[in-house]
Amino acid sequence: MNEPSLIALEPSIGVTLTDRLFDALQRAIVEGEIPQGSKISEPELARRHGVSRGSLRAAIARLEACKLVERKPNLGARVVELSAEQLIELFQLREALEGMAARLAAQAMTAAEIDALGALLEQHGQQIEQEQGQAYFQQQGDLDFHFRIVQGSKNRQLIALLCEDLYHLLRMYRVQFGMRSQRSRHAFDEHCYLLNAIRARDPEMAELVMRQHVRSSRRHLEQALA
Amino acid sequence: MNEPSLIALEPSIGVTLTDRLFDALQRAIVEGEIPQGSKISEPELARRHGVSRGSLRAAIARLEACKLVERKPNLGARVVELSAEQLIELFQLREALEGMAARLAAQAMTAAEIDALGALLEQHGQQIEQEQGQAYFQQQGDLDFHFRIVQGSKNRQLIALLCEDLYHLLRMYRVQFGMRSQRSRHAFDEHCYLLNAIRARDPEMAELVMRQHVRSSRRHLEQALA
DNA sequence: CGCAAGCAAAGTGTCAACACCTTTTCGGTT
DNA sequence: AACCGAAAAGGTGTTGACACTTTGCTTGCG
Repeated sequence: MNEPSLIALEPSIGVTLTDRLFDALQRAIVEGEIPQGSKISEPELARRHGVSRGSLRAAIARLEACKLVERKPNLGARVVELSAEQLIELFQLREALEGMAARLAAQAMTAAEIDALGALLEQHGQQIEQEQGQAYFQQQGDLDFHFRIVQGSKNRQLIALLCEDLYHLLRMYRVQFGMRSQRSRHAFDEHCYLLNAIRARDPEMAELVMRQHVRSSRRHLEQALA
Repeated sequence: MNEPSLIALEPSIGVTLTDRLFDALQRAIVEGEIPQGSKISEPELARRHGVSRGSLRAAIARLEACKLVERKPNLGARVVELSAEQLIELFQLREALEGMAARLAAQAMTAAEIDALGALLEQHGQQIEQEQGQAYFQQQGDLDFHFRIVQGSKNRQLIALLCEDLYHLLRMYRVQFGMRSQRSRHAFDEHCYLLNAIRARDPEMAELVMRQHVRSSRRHLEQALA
């Protein structure tokens, strides 16, 4: 996205069949098209997607790595069950990880990245002002914002963890639990505080704000689920 | 381990061929038997282990999930490269995650678990006193200790993350970088501080001590690698 | 002599078939 | 009629073979 597209990119960005299968299944699971806890029949899925079982199994293995499905030997794979308890645990984890991301981002983000983040936030502000595109865009916007903070940390271990593994699991929870968050205005303000902390290059403040932000989401959830 | 063994355990704990392959390869990579950055030839490995390529590919997929190998489409899989930079990043991550684990463990560990942890530490103390079994046992002991803290957090997301994914990667770094830590005495003292904080049920103190502990390891590393 | 195009070898991605395990159903027994 | 055991059906684990991509080498041309 940032790099000029002329500079030698990875040789042969071959998109394999397993890749497409993985994307399709991931989307289907996140959207709830394949319901929670349901068993995944390899022959049936393979037939419905018109592929062999081998490719499908490879895709399922990746889903297992994202914790979207659980497989038991000789019993097959089931879509993960979403207990409210585990959702809370996931948010606890986010608090620690994204707090760390914010702290590092305050040190490592480039001026250009910070400006781009500011532009994104301004756009979000307008959308909220107009009270339109509420549900989907605001949620997607929230994810985008957090996504950029994580990228800004420049810690590859952390980026891989949050953006490749836990990201989809979080999206699944969001979609399936409804989460028509009435606190988007609140969240937007907190995002602005965080941007200010990053602009000021204040790591401690950035971590504090981010942790508080995630904790607010969690508390809001705990009430909604209780 | 804790549950009475009569209560219905999982039906059929079948150990599949892929499981054994995964374990063998994981060990080989962690021990450095298969060197860093080396390409993994599927036909050769399949032949050497006397299995089909299909099973091998499944095992490699799991290794990829642990971040022990990286695979690129049509180019094959390579054992991950261990840069000093990424090692530092991994320790930054550990600081956040294990700090969180310690905080939660101070709240959630049972009295029995805390006692067992104390017994383990006492044993470590004797080993250090006798200055015997230095290298291997002390490293293994350190991992065991951290392992139990993580388990004690009772946060399943965190446990899965640290004990199933990042654990082996950390072991790999330890083994391959030598890490004949001369600070075992230091580490032991810090473990004792942490145990005390947990005994006192003081979450904040526990997190502080753990973060400091991991940070010390990191600083020690940064000096050794500079 | 150097370089590009093309060819051969090796390797990965994909597929269909076989073997073993699990579950269900059917028949026999108490 | 209910329960136990065995056979059949469905599903997963594993295998070997085929198709396409990449790589290294050879060959022909500048």
